[in-house]
Amino acid sequence: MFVSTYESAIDAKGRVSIPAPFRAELGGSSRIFLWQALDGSGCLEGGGEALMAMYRATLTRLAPQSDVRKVLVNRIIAGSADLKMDETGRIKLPEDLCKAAELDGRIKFAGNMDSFQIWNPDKHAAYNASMEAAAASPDVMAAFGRAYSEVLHQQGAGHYNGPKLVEGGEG
Amino acid sequence: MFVSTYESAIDAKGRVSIPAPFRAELGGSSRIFLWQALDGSGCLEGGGEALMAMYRATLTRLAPQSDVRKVLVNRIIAGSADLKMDETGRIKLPEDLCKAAELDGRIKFAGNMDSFQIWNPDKHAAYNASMEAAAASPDVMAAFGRAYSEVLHQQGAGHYNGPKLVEGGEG
DNA sequence: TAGCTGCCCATGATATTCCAAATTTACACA
DNA sequence: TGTGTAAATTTGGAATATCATGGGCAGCTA
Repeated sequence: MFVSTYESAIDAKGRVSIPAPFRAELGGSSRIFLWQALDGSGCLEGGGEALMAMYRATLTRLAPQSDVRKVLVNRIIAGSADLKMDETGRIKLPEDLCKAAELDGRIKFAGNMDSFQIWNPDKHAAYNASMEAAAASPDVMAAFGRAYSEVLHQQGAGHYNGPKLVEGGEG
Repeated sequence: MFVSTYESAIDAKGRVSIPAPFRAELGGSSRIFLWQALDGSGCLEGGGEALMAMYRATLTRLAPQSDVRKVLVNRIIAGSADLKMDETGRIKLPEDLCKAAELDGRIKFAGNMDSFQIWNPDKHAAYNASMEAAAASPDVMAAFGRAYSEVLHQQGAGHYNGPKLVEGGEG
């Protein structure tokens, strides 16, 4: 899982080091996909072959000529840059994506579970601030609580009686 | 999988370089099929022998004299150009397909998972813009989310607990 | 014979790989 | 707890390989 946030820099040749903990998540593959986040937040979103395979399976599930599928294929499949890390874990960011996300100089890598995000540091700070404010809403924690309960049930834990929440926890 | 978007040019002799990453998807074969996209978007759609084999199997499944089958055979099988790449990975675009898709000068190759598209750059830009606008719809992300969850479930991953999302990733 | 087509080689631009230095991080030991 | 050593990571730059593109030539066709 892509966790935490790291800062990195774009060098004179447009190269960027992927944070080592994120590289480890790519399972030995050196292939990275990058596209513009669909939510209009202005950041880039990225992942490795495993994520793209999941997306392919997901998109294939949608009706072939449906608007939803066409939109998502356009945004994610056609809109992706297909990049390869060099031996030291760097990729070259395409110009158009840099421009779209206003990347220049220093950037932030933010974990997003199955994928990660790449941010302009200023925009990331603003985004963080808005998230912090939104987290104060009771609705947020209420929704979280409901979902959490559902997961507990699903795992045969009708009532919580100990610290061991799932059988095979991840490393 | 055909991913990402690349720009190329039609030279004075009507030749077009297939982007190297797309050539790699053709599995060593130099045969390319091209036809007009069925959705009326005005682009061309193309693929290699593997895709055409899939289409053949699909069309064979349809009732022999059904209208559906006749339409699809006419559009895809009869409507396809059967082209061969030269040693440097170029094809010659047939005149009629160029005219139908308004191709002239520079063109765009857009990945479409199992196939790829060939666009007039202006039309592609307009298409992208409409897709970007459509992506803002909550319905789109909701549908994507549902399909993604289903895929996760199907893989016995009621909860996500590791970076390995699918068993046999594709090449 | 003129034009089209397929095949071949040349070239500039771009991307990738390789090497090495600098910096940071982790670890062992006092 | 502090310090020295080792490892890993991040950087910078140069050499190499790949790719897109242009043009030449021979053979086929009309």
